[in-house]
Amino acid sequence: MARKRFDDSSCSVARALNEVGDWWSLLVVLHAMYGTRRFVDFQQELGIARNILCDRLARLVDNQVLKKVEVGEHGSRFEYRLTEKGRDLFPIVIALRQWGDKWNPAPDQAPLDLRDRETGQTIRQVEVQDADGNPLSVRDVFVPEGDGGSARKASDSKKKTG
Amino acid sequence: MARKRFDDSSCSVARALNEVGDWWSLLVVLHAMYGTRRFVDFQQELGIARNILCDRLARLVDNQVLKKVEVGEHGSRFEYRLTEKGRDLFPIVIALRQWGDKWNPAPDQAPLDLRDRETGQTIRQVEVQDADGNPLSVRDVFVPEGDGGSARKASDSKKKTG
DNA sequence: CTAATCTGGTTTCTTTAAGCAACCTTATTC
DNA sequence: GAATAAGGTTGCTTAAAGAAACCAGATTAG
Repeated sequence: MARKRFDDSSCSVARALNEVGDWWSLLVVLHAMYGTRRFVDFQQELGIARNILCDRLARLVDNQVLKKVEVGEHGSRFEYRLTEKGRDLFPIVIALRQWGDKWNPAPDQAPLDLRDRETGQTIRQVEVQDADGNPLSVRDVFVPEGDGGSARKASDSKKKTG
Repeated sequence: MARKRFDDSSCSVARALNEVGDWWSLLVVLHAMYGTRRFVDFQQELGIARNILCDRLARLVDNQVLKKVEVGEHGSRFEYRLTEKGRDLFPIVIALRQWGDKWNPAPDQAPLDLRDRETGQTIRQVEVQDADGNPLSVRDVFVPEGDGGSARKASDSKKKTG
């Protein structure tokens, strides 16, 4: 596809997408969160081509989203485990799942019911919140002037070409 | 790239990624949240190829993430605006941004400081929360048995091949 | 000890999509 | 009525995704 590289982009979303923004990476991370750790298991569960899986796993390891550990049992067995950086993708994956469930529900499938292990209660919708925990929409936020980056004002100030 | 289609996937993350999981779509949505609405503005801000931008915009409109409105000024001018479904990607975009800022900070750029328009206070980290608003990690959640889909148990139960 | 098998890949080939640049159409401005 | 702008479309090139075959080290079966 002749992808554009975002490594040096001043936008942290672009940099994030550079690491996990392709079709497979987030699905690999998702399955890793579900407990998958082995090459063959990823391959079978995802139905991904082996060479692509190789590439994605290597890249995720490079980017320290996963770590590759030699599982001592015998010798040449490996496991891919989430790092803290990888586990930190949890809200993103869950937010994506909730969005998918809300806007593209599968007719035959109940939306994922993820529950708190302690209380057994269903988790909340992932949302952007103010300091007090109240939900914020895109209209409710702004970027203070002098913000050092690619962001202009949120939901405001279309860069008029003139 | 011969991408695999996920439309019919039983996984809602896969279905979500099918709509906004490519390199550009989420960046288009991000810029739309920043206020960009015009073809040329997207093109210049993103540095995306025009044909790809066309394709992405059309797809996002098809998927009802954006709507294309004829802006009456003169006649053949259009604006691409977020729908509710599109605005609903806000937590995902913000979570991605926070993740990028945390794990791949730009040396010369301060992390995005997004603030509540009312109070002026910085927003929270986007997180998965239990019913009471307490943060949950991937280890703190589970999927009740009988969940109707692709999910096995979160952070548990590696499908032993046997 | 050799053959079959499992795991974790690598290689080759084909298909498809991304990137680039040129072009095109409708309107507007000069 | 020429130049410019918006919003595309077309064609070509390049690079990545997919499929499938092959491969090497370790394990188990006989």
